[in-house]
Amino acid sequence: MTATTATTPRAGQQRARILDAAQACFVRDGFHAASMASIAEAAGMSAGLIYRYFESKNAIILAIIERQLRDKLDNIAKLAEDPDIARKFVDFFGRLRRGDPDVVNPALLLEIGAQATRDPQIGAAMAHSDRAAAAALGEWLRQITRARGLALDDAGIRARGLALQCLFDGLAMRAVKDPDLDPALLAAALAAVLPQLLASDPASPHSRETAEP
Amino acid sequence: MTATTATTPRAGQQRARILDAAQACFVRDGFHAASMASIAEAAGMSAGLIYRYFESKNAIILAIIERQLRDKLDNIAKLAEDPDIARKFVDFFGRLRRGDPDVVNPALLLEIGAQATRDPQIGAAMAHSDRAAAAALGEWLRQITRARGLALDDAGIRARGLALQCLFDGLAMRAVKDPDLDPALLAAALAAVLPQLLASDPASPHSRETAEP
Amino acid sequence: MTATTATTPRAGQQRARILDAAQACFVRDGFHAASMASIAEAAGMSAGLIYRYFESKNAIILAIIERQLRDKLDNIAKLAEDPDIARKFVDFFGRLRRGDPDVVNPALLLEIGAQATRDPQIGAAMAHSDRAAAAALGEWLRQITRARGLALDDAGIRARGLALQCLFDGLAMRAVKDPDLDPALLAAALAAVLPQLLASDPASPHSRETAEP
Amino acid sequence: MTATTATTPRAGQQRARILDAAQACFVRDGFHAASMASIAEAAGMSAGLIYRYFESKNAIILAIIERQLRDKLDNIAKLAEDPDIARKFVDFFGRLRRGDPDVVNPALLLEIGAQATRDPQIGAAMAHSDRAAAAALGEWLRQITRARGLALDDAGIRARGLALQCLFDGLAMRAVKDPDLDPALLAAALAAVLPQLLASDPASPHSRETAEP
DNA sequence: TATGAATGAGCGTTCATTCAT
DNA sequence: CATGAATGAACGCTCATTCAT
Repeated sequence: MTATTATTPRAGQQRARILDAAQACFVRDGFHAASMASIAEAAGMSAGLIYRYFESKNAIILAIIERQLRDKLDNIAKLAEDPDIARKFVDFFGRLRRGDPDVVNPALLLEIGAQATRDPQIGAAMAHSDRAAAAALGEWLRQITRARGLALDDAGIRARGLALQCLFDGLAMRAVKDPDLDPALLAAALAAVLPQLLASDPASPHSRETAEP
Repeated sequence: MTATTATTPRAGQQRARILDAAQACFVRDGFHAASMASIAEAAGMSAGLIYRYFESKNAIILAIIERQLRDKLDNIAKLAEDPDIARKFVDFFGRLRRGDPDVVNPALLLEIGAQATRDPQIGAAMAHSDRAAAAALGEWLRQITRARGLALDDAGIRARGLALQCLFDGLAMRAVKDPDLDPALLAAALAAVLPQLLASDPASPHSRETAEP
Repeated sequence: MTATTATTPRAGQQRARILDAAQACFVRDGFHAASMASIAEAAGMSAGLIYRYFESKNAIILAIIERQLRDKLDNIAKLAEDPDIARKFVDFFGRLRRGDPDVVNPALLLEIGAQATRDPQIGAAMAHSDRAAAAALGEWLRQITRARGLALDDAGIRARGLALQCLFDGLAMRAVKDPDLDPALLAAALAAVLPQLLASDPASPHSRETAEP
Repeated sequence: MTATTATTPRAGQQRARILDAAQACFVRDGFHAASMASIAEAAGMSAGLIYRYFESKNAIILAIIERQLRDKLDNIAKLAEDPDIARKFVDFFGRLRRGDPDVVNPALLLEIGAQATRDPQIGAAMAHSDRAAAAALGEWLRQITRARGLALDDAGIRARGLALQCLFDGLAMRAVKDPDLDPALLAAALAAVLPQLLASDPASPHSRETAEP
């Protein structure tokens, strides 16, 4: 009880140390297969000590999940300040390949998604994060499309936001399936979808093709 | 040893029964949390008997993974026969919500992706499946774009294929995050991306926007 | 679940084996200090196997408690068939000193009493056993006193039953405090209380002494 | 080493504080289940500090046990000054039900008895306390029976003393089994045994009944 | 072929105890 | 004198796997 609410600087540092170690273990082994002993070893402390700072292994998993979802939301928020999202994704792949620990880990994101279908608490956290992401993306889309002289109603914004979210999440899976993806190819792929999504008129002739099989 | 290579009809049936049971357990509990006992119970047999047909739990996981990847590949192959992929995805969501057991399970797909980063064997299987999917998609893209009067070089095909794969995988994550997604909204989102991807000229003015921030 | 309800002969034997081993460990170490490993060793099996027959250590403790309380109740029931309860108690001490495993263990009885104040389930089991014992003792008292020409109302029966129960329970504590108690001394002590309790008129002059300090 | 022998006033107060806290925890949780952390919290100090005043948790248990046995002995000594022991017991039940912390706790007494069969040190302490109690009771019995004109030899004194001890200890178990016992019923039960024990001639006709089944 | 009893290693967790501060 | 961070050895329990029947 006091464990999770301790707020001394020391406690905060220890909690951070544990979370960093846990994240490394979770990335390497998965939530379930990572043992408290391995986390303790990675954190350079005894297993028992972890319980002074976290109630249970599950609490650590949840903290990691919340941190990852928060980081992901931050990334989306930062898109608003920099409209060149294609370059953002290319950069993301580069940092991931270099093993940058601060990057949101795609394997973890996938596992979180899988767990969200089983653990209601995780599911709620993910749903909440997702709604926030959708709102942020929608607001950004409204601004950028208006700036480009495109008038979209709410439904149009939601549809394009959804498409963008699918694209983003799909890139996480891509990072897992092919971490050495050629940056130029990725850039080309993004160039093939993003422009229309951000600017073209959905009422143009092309857009009706799928509706006329 | 010979267990996994037994080829009598009986053995094949048993293996299928076990795999069906295992898949249900894996979807419900995850690879790690599903116990051999629960799989045996779901398969209506004793735990010991499973070892006559599979060397280990890991072998079952691998078989399930291969089956899921094969099913996914089949789905992609079927796209070639029916160009209305948007409707395919809407249908997919509908079947998923109705609990159709034959549909490729998104939660499993995510977990497979996560495991692929840890287990080289799974990683290889996934990479192989992914390359095959890319090839199939590429061939289909080449045909459909040519039919629409669009001449794309190899790089263009690869780029659009990659974009499509991201979109497909992103829909799996979407199914997990929001299984009750409004079909109309999904259709609109797909209508906003697919047409250009399948027909528009990548050299059009719009497509160069992201390259000129 | 099925563990506690398995009813094959084999399962019954195993359960009995575990209970016997557990009882020996509980007598030697106490409920809490006895480890599952020690019980397993005493039962000649692995610790994990115990869980096929009992849901938890607590379930074993409860089973032992219920068995002890049942045995104790049986002992009281047998008193009714043999009015020489003094000799019964002397015999009890003799068997206890000889280490007879079938005798209700006094140390265990004391620990059960202590636990009954903490665990509601144990408390309920003990209260139930105690009420049954009081009823049996009361019925026996009614018969024996009537046979001796003593007419006692309900209150009188209850009072003497209560006194008897205190005496019995006190003998358990005595067995713990002084297991080598001289049988002759015990017999004399019982001879000093039992006769009046079972036959004398409570309205006799002597009986009012404590009421007139 | 010197920890347990420190004799400054401060040290004495601290030790008392720890013992009071420990007793409350032991009553609530039992010797084994009470943790040093909970004792420290109840005592309003850190867990580490306790080790300045007691060598180990076991030393605390032993101190508590000795204190309880000493208190119990005091109670018996006080009987000598007030012959109305029946009222004493009724009072005891009343105080127990009101949660008076100064009363010897019956649950603790039972647990001490159980531990006495396992730990030789506790067994010795209990045996010593028991012998002292028997001696005090014997002396008191000698006086009270003589005052009532009853000449008892040593064997007679010992026998009645033993009977009394059983009765007392049985009341501890009674307090545990039925803490809400009706005071009137208890008084009646005591009235049914005590008078004969304290005054009647053991050679009277009734006393030979159990010897002639 | 099929069972399910049995094992043993490992899991998450607790806690008496120590010690640097 | 006093703290509470830290340890390490247990603990109760689970489960993939084996094997006699």
